[in-house]
Amino acid sequence: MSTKRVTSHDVARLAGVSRTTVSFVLNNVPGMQISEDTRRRVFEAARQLNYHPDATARRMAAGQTNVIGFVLRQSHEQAFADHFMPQVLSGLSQAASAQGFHTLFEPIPPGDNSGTYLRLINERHADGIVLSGPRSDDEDLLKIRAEGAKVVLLGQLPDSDIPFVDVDNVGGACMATQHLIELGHQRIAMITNAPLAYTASTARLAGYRQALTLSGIQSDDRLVRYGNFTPQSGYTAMNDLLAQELRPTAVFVASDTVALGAVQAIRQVGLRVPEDIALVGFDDIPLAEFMDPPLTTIRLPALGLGFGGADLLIRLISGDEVNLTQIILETQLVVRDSSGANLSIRK
Amino acid sequence: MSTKRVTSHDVARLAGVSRTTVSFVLNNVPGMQISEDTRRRVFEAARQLNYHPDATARRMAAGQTNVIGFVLRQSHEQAFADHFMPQVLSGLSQAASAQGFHTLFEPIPPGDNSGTYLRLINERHADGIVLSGPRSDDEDLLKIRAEGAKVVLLGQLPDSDIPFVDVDNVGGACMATQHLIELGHQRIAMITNAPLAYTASTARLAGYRQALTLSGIQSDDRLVRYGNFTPQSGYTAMNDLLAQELRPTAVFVASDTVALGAVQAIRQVGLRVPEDIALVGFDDIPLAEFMDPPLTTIRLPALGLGFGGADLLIRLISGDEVNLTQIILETQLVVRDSSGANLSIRK
DNA sequence: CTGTTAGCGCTTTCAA
DNA sequence: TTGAAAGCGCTAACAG
Repeated sequence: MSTKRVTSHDVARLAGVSRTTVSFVLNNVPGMQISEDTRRRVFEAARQLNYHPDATARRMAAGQTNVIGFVLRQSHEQAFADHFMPQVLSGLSQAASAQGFHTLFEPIPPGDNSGTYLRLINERHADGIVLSGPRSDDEDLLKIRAEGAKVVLLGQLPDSDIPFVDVDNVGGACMATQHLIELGHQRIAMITNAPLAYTASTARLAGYRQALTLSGIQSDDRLVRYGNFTPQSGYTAMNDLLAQELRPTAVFVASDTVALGAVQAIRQVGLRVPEDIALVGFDDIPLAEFMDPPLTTIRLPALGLGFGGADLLIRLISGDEVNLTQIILETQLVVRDSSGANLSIRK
Repeated sequence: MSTKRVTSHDVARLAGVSRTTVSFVLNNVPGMQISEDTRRRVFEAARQLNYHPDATARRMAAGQTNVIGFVLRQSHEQAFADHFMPQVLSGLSQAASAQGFHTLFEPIPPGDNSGTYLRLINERHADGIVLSGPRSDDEDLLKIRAEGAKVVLLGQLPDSDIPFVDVDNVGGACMATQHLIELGHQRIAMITNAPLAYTASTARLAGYRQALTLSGIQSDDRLVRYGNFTPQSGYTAMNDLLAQELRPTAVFVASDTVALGAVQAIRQVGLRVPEDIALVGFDDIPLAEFMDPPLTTIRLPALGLGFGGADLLIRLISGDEVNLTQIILETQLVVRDSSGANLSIRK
């Protein structure tokens, strides 16, 4: 602070070599035959002066920032509603730092279409971005792609060749529904996690229908309701379902958070989970395990999503030949009590 | 991508001025009298060429990165266990971007003492850091401070003059306990959020005792148990308390997550919340509202914590005269059903 | 009011 | 095996 910054020049002088040599030694540049003695002197001088190369200058010279941007296009509340995003972020930065990259965290205020994240690329703050919550009406995304920027999406955009990493929503929903079918249920309702404008929502609904079809069960739209991220929406939707003349014996709720409200609604009319109505959730939020009853649900590879996104992006940046740029990660069924699986065993 | 990068030189040429003028115009440097005509020509040229100043070069020349680092010293699981950190991060990046700063997200793998975050400063990746989860045995922290780096802590370090922003844990715990006292309870137990090695834990315990003392209630260590972040720990602790010869009539659990387990334990022995045992939590996690019963708890200014941290740091970086560098933010009592407040009214 | 010029600290080609 | 020198793109002190 008080003293001037130590530069490679200082190190060179102390070691009695040129700055070039310092750079070669400290960066361990391959193909350079430098005498053991020189090498040692350089290291010693650097240590002695407490020298640290200036990242900015290095970027300047290298023409690369070694930074990836993580752009959150969703509202923050929504993004972090389900404990999912922190894990994604964790995986992302893990993968990044493993490859010597840093992570710039860039949430976009909802409704901000002023191209905030374009600047990340245009002004070269980062070498590329991982974009969470892509929307098909995002003009910035098209623009940025057209300019050849490196972008990886977390989640899919229909009919697009943009590289992405996503979770297998269809497969997960199918697995959840099949689990209920295997337990003997025929009249299975579904509550979505969100309105169908969200692709994840559509995909989960598709998985539910797929499972029914595979088992020869007629899917019935009167058994489908739409959630909206919150427990309240689950409560409302479930009440609606319970008012049906022919009540479902099981329900697949495509979000644990929404399921929370659904369970409440079921209880309130004096029915029990899973004895009267079996329930499977989706997401495996940390609290799913501690709900009453503990929730059978679908676990998503959140860490893997972030890790995969960063990894893919960095390979794109590095110019590696990447053969697979659209990746879908498998989900996992976690059986607890709410589906009644343990109940059947007990009998 | 394909074509070479557009530089201020190109803009200057097209506008028929020098690079200096371009810089002055585009940065709107005060005190420069530039003709309206020139100004317009520069803007036009920049627009036409789709010019964007290179952040790296700019940093190089300015000697400042306009980046703050957010360093997470806790384990990720722990950091994000309670929905708190995402909000902090949100507030942080809001404050940062409002002042033209970007946020570098830097989680430290637990047990990593290799000075990973020292490099953030030493190599000038950032102008300063906000450090979450500081520990008194953190040598890197002392070192970095000694070198004059700008650091703001989220949370306190006893007997230190390092700038920090923290939540009023003592006040919050006191408020929670007083709420129970006001409802007529005398025999009030407490379960901490974590072992006492954590300063937040100690502070909350202190607040609990303070409230008792203020009301002339003898505090009794047999009524204090230690949680450990998880519902399980709350379950165990509560069971332990229930086994006492003289059962408490109320319990203050210094973490909503831990409270979840406590409620379970109470239910399991056939008692009701709040009729038999009143309960107040801490943190106001999003699910607190949807627990059964909805949890009375203490809300923390998570967004404000992050915002305040970034704001303070940036003022420190800018060299502003900052008179108050140790900030404590107020908490808020959120009354729901678990404390029995609404119950009393009903009667 | 505008242009010249000298850095910022590093990498890397080319020559010695 | 090592060194000299040319950038990277921008800012800002100083001249004009």
